[in-house]
Amino acid sequence: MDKKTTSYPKKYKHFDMEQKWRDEWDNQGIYDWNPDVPRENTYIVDTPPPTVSGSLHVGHAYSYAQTDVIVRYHRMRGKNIFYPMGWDDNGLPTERRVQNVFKIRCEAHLHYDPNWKPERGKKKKEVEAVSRRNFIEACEIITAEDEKAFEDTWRKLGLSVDWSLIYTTIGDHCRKISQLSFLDLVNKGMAYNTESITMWDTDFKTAVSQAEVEDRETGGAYHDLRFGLEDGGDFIISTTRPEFLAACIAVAAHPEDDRYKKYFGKKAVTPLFKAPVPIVASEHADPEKGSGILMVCTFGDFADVEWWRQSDLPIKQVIGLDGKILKVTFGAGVFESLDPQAAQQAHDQVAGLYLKQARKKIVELLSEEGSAADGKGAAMVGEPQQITHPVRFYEKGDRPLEFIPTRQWFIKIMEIKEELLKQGAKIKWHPEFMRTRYDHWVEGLNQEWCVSRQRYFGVPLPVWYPLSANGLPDYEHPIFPAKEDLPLDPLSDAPPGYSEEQRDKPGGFCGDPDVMDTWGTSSLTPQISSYWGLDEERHRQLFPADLRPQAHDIIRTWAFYTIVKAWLHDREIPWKHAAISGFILDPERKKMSKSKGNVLTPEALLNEHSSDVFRYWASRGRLGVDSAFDETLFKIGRKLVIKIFNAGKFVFTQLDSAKPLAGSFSVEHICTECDRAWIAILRKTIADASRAFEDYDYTTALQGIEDSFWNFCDNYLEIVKVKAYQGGETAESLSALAGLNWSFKTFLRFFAPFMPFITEEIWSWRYSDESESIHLASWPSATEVAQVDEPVSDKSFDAAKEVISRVNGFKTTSQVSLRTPVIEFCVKGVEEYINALRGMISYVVDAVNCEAEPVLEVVEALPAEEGNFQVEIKLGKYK
RNA sequence: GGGCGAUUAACUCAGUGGCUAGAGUAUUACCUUCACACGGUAGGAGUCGGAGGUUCAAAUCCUCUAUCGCCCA
Repeated sequence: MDKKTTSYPKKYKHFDMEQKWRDEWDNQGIYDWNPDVPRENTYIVDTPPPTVSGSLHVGHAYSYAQTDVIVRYHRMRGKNIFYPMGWDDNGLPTERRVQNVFKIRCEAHLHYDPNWKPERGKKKKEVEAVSRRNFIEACEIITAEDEKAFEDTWRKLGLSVDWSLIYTTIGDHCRKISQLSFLDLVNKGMAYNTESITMWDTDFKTAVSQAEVEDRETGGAYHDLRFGLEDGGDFIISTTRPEFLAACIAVAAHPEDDRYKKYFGKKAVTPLFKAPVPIVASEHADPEKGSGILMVCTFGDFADVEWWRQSDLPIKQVIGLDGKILKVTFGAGVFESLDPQAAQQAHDQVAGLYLKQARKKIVELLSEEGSAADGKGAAMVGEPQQITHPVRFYEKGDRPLEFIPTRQWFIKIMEIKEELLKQGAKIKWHPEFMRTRYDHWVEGLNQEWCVSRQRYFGVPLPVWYPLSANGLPDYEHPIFPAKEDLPLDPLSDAPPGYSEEQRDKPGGFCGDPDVMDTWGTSSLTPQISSYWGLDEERHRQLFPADLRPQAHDIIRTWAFYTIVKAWLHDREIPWKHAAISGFILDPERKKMSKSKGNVLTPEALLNEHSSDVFRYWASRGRLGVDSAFDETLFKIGRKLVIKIFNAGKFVFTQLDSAKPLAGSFSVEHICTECDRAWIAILRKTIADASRAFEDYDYTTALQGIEDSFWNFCDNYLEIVKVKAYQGGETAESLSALAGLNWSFKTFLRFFAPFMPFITEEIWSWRYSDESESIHLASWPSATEVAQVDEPVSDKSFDAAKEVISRVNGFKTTSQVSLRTPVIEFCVKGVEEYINALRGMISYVVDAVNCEAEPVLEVVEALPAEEGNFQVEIKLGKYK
């Protein structure tokens, strides 16, 4: 590293200086994890792998900077740091981006074309269908580019990660761990496949899980439909989904509802399709809502699913996986009708339509004369009543989710809710109240974890199914690979005991075409780093981790699933601490989002303000607190960095010019009341900042350090300046220089986790002999000044400050320069304060440029408005 | 509708039972002092969202209420 220097740059310029240290740290490998250090001396971070699709958000950089501050503190506390980085590149965000960039779409049945290359800049109309393998290759091209850009940003930010510990969630290692995890859960009886009603996105054509669902207020309308009774008469049902009429399997009213009690046990007849359906009593029916009687369908909403599960009624499936109405035959199977011909004629007009169009058409048909159940008049009563109501969407989707029976793989979580709550309680959450969000999510779970997705760019489920003699898969007897064969793709690898020729042949096998939920991999980030299942010794050394940093919006996903996996695999918590960062909101306190166009990216801020200043800004944000983006904080950070730079130059210049001990100052030289008083203040700063850091409260630590540093610059430095100028020739002067030296070295180390570049730069000017990098130096400790005595009075430093401030105030209101000499100086106060001032008075005399002999006078009491001292001075003339 | 959090100076925020509620920014006046004008010194500025209550004592604890944000249904 740089040799020590005694010539200092005039101005602080961040750009070249920061780049120099980035390169230097890389070359020296100072952030490398040492596998030989035992667990108790190692600090392990389960770093969030950012989703590499597009660009980073300022909130990412904010939160990662906060993590790095915590990590750097622990490194300086002597911990061996395990701080990896990962890229979450598998999953839908990448697929979408690839589709847009290359204008391609994946069709799994196509054959791989080894000569195909993706092209950019194609027009929207030129969308090309490609094979799954070609599609994945295109994904890999994009993610490689994004990952490079992300890494550059992280390096610019100064994250002290060990870049040799990098992983990608689609990479071989992660696929292997994810597939191993899946097999382990199968072995433990916690993963199973079944045909089940699943939430389904008709655009992406995939199942989704509870964690990926969000409710959106959506416009809709109540349609009042006249239903018939088998033995004559009718009643009105209000429904928001008339397009499900053909799927109606029952109508239900509340058991206590007097309007409908008389109908229970009888049969209703649906309009248009003339299907007889039972009228049943159900607690689910809300008498206050609509007409109080509702239709139960296959499946209009979650209540329908619940209701159907508790009944023995049939499924009348009318929606296909693509969101279009299926063709069905009335008068056959479950699709009973009193008038099959009319029903068929009606349904044929909506079959093949998307749900939205189908609704329009059905409403038209229901408005026609003769559509009522009894054939007399129209079924539709009045006009639709417009409403808005919450509708379930896939968080990345644009159309409402449907409940469709499909075969999926599930992980059992409903039966371990109690255990998951207990695990959550073992983890220390920062801030504490974030655990409540986790608890509520666990308590509110209502489905098993559907882990299979009908997508392409993900980790394949390592499963095959035997095919019967007539070519049907036997889902009850899936075939699993041996652990040694992982990772694998069942669509290109053959199962044990079969050959590739038997693929998709009767009596042969077929591969499961699905991939895992992206959380299937992300839930394993601690195990990915610890090589769970592959290297038991390493796993024991690196699991559980110390820290999980993440934002609060993914407590229900990432944190939750990680806790699930750690419990199911190891009966362990995945990490000891969860640090939950807040969001950066725009200046109007609105969440930043692409659709609002108020998203900031970190690159421009880093370039404009420097990485140190950006990190200062991030460090001012407390965990768990959302904060409005405020540019003035950058200004404060910049001011602080420049102050450190200038204070460093000043202190070092004094040390350099000191005789006869130039360059070697020891805390043993600290012997005056003034310096002891100051050291006492720093001892308290060390204790407070360390305590705050131990509690993951880096913001409070920074605040205390910063306040103390400005106190150092504005007061200690000013007070001892004149003694320092004496070049160490007196004991007082030597004490002052030793005090300055240790104090400043302490502040550099204090600031190092927050502002690693400027502190490293200044450290290199003088202290590189002690530690080649400040980031490997030890965190300040009071034991370093154990031999410095306590001051005689704990009030002396503040007493001096107060008297100097009085004199300065007098000079300011007199509108004269602060250098104006004081020619008469008398300070009055009660005994305790005057005594506190005695040891400081020669410093005070220097600081206020007093040319007279000071007079200290003990009095019984002071007027209340005077504070601790009454100061009487006379000013001379400033030349 | 439920949960969690926030509401303190013009702005951004500290302050979880105890001196006269703090800081920075902005603002005002002054000082071109040999580290720093990207500076220094001093000052002005708040009935702590509102209403009740507990207490010798409330920004802080309790109840109700308003507004905002996030999460969930």
